[in-house]
Amino acid sequence: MYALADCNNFFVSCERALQPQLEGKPVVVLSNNDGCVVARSNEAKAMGIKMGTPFFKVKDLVDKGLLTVRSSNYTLYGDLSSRVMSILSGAVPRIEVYSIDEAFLIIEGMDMTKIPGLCHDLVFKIRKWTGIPVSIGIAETKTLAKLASHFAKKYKGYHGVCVIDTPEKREKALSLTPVGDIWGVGFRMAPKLEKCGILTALDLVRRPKSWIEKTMSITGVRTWMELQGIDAVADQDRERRQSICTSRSFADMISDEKELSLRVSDFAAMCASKLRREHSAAYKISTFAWTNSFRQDLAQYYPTGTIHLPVASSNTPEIVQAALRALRMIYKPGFQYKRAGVTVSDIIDAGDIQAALFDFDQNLRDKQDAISRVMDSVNSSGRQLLRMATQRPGHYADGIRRDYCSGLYSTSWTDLIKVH
DNA sequence: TCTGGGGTCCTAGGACCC
DNA sequence: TCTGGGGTCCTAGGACCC
Repeated sequence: MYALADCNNFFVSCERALQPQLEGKPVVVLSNNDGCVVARSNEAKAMGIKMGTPFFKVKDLVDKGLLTVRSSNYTLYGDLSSRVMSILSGAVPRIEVYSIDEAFLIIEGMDMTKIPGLCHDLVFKIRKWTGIPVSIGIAETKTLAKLASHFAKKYKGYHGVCVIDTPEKREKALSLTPVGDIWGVGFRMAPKLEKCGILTALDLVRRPKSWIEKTMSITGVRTWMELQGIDAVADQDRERRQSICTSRSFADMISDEKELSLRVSDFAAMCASKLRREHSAAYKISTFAWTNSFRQDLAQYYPTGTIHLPVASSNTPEIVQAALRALRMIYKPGFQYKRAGVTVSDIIDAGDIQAALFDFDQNLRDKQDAISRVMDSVNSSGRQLLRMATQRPGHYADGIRRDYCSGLYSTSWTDLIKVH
């Protein structure tokens, strides 16, 4: 059995945790640059505001006082997330953090009769200690636990905890779940299935395996098995991530290679610093620069350039240099770039770095590693006091619009500097 | 005017090998 | 003009998740 703990409307709940006057009101939280809606309170959902709606489409509701809006404050959300996760960790042998607001509780070996009670306690405790409302779904597989958590959220009578533990309950739950709401069935597959007469999860389960495999491939078969109570989704919890990406959309479009280089240097430096924080190193450095896909009147171009390092690295000078080389490979003048980023992959543990046979730069690399360590200690306050000359002056987050940011209640003075 | 950011996995097809 | 068969590995792109 698995239990999935899922925070309700997480970003909105974080804002409310420290601004209780927002309780019961329609609230939305916006993405970076105040671009679009990424979290909605139940009241905002009831008003028909959809996930991903561009902010300008709901701005008049804000101006009329019908909707409250907040810029996203990831430092706050990360902080509250780790508090929630630590409470969950304390209650069961192991948890698998799935996202900033969700974790699977691995409860095998525990007394099953005590699990629902334990989960009710957790819901109460997390609400009381952090202010965050949580729903928990319990079932035989991860996909069914997801389903159960939806019910826990949707129906007040469950008081935040829903258990699917008999074939009858499972069939009932499947019959009440639209096929598009299944974990693993996305916005492309759902209409395809509906056209074949598959409207609910129960319809899907009743199709033969061969049909599922032909139509939805191996991932579909896994979902199909999971819905029947057979474990098929692999543990996603691994030692280290396989890739790390830092990217941003720009407030304005950028054509100039110099200006683009400044941003790409920032992204690369962030990736290098994330790698070091996780004691990792990467072989592959990719830079991408995209034009604005919403502007069909402009020429479009979505290139990625990749550099392979002979020796895995996590040092800022080397990774910035590689990212800039990758940018030079792909950059073409005459395009208006709206978004760019750097991805590092082929990641290994920093302790497992192997020298390359024809590598004559080891001395240089040692020096760059030393420089990076100095950068980390000087920059640990959160301010980018030491940076490469190819990076932008000022703070990394400069130029990101956050017109509706709430106070920095839970975080230190250094975060204040970061934002202001 | 204004449309996020960070991940995972799978598959098809190309490059390359003998 | 005619042009095998069987592998592996890598990459780009698509689908999915939050």
